[in-house]
Amino acid sequence: MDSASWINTSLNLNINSYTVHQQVSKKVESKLFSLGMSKFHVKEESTIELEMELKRASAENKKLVEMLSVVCENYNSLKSHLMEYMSKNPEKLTPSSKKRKCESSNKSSKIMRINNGNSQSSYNDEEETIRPKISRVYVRTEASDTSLIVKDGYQWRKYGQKVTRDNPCPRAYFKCSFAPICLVKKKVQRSVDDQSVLVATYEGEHNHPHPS
DNA sequence: CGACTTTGACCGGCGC
DNA sequence: GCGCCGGTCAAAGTCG
Ligand SMILES: [Zn+2]
Repeated sequence: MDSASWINTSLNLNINSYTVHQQVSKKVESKLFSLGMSKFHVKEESTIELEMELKRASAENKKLVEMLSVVCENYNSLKSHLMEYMSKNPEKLTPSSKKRKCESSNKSSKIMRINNGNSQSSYNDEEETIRPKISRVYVRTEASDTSLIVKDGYQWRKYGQKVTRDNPCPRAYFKCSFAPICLVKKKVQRSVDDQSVLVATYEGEHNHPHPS
């Protein structure tokens, strides 16, 4: 019933945070496991309903993941264009908002900034503290592309690669080649549940123009 | 020769 | 204290 509102809520959830998808799916998975254990003892009608629900949820999840990756691609290309444009126009072009908060960078990267997974305004004050501006970017690549490389226009020097606990794919560590003038770092790793999606985590902001 | 990658060593934080 | 785990270093190798 009223599947539209259901779709809307899940959409909002996923747009708020990509990691919600993983957590929710894991929770649903574990719950279905626990329910599945008891299904042989109780009724089988409810299990069929649950399976259908799971099927629907899985299809919805997949669809949302694809939509999200499309949105991320659009965002990435748009951001690249914006960076290029800003590097060609070295003016700071801060219109009038000299007040703190709502600065220019916030507007350009609000969508994909997922650093603090806070749901529903944990604390009234938007803690714009000394956190080093971590942002995540999701890039869809070919499955045959085995090298963890995200072409974002900047030049990087790889300084490490590790296998992590809950992901068979290794994680690559990069520093900006302008180091130590520029201290930006990034980590690249394939997504756990969709290996055609690379997850790049950026830390810091470049203090030099876009070398493209 | 210089810049970059590879890859095991090393280190610090955290939980037991 | 010990071991696990994520992150970094740096020596050796590779490429142009
Ligand atoms: Zn940089």
